[in-house]
Amino acid sequence: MSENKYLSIYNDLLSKIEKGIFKPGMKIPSENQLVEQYETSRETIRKALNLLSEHGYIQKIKGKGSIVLDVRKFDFPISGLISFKELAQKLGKPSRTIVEQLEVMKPDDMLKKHLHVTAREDIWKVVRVREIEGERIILDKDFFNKKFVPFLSKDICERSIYEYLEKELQLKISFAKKEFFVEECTDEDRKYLHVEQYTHVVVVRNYVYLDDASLFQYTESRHRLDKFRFVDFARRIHLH
Amino acid sequence: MSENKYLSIYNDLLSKIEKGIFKPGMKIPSENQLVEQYETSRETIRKALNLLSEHGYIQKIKGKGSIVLDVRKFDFPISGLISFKELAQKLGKPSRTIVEQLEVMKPDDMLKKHLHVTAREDIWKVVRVREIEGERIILDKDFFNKKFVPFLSKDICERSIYEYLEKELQLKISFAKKEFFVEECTDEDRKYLHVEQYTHVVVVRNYVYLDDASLFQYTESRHRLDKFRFVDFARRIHLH
DNA sequence: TTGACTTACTTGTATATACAAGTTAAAATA
DNA sequence: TATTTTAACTTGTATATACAAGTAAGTCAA
Repeated sequence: MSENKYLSIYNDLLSKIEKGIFKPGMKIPSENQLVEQYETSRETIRKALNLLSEHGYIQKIKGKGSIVLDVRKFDFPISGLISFKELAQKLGKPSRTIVEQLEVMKPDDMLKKHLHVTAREDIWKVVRVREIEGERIILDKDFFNKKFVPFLSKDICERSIYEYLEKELQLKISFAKKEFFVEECTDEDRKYLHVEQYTHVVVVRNYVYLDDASLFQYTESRHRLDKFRFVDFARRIHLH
Repeated sequence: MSENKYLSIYNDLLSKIEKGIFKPGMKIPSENQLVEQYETSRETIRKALNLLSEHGYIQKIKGKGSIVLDVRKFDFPISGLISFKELAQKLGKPSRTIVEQLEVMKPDDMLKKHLHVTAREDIWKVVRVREIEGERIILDKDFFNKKFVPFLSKDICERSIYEYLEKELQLKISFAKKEFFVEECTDEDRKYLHVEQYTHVVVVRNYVYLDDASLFQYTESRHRLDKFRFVDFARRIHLH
């Protein structure tokens, strides 16, 4: 599947963890054993194992080996740069995307600040509602620099913009900064979402960057309070 | 400072970024130039650069070089495993910790589930309020397995438990899983915090693990809605 | 039996080399 | 002049080797 050796080994080990062939608490084969299994060098194995460790799938213990963790077992959404479609597929709940707005606009002051664009540049504005199990839970307001995304359609926005961007436009989405905070409901929230009795929403500001570090997307994702959940995995950095 | 070559190079480059010697948008020296500067091998330089990249400080671009990002510039708290003392020092706001409870207890059902302990084991319960700029903003309820932390005092809890655990007890805190969600205020919240008019709090469940993957701490951190903020940096995983 | 030592394993770090592949600018060519 | 080619850079991947350091279990001696 992968052209990279270490990435395909990462994938293979990951699928063995997810399928339960390697169970939480269990030791996976030692680096030298994996070298023989995959017929490669130890450094290549170590690259794959370090990726698994970074992502919270295993813990490497010096002198002992690597054991499978269970922190990734039941928890979604876990930290990462992932599209709603990918998330919905993992969650397995019936969900639907409703495109409420799709237009090209000039940036206002808010957008000039968040998307780092000038007044003359064109911006795609996409407003979508995510319906989960029949309830309108999330309001996604996406803004794309038209320089990077010349064309968009309602159909693309309903299916998956990321799939289109990566597969059709060959954009290399690389990293994102996310800011989480809580804000009072706006009229727009009440218009598009089932906010129920709640007075606040959880807001996730998403700044998404391409391979060459250019900012191409700003997203404001507004979640109904009671349905919001986020999981983060973090490693402590020791500098001694 | 560090015994590790690649970690000390990571530190050195990081401090140059934080001091503004390397500014956002700027290229840092190429790997080969750094090899000469630090008199080391390219693989060692690459380990340092890959760490900086993971943590959101630089973007490596094939064929071009590494450029400094600004996503880490103004934002705290950013994702990571960091103590309140470390956080408060970075934020620079006047803050104070008030120890409200400190006792040894037997686990109830909630704790047996969250801390993976049996009914017979002893648990440290520490309830602390974090006062920021004079307001009681955060309620931290920490639970430590007494097996790992035989002794605690009010003084330690006021200063920094982590500093005590790492420096005195030599515990190797390794990784954590954090769950974020929103919950209705409890009587306890209203007792200890200035919740004002808010009906909900942001809850952060923290599961903290040692080097050998043993769960030693469970923390419930309850934040006043309007003061909560969290920043996450994520890289997209491409598997092709 | 107890404790110290040895041995064989584990992962961690540092180095060297080779080649692939993307970028850029100078040089050669039409 | 305009275009193509080349050369010199950049980072990415894969391999090999050496040694350090932590773990665990068996061996040997007191």
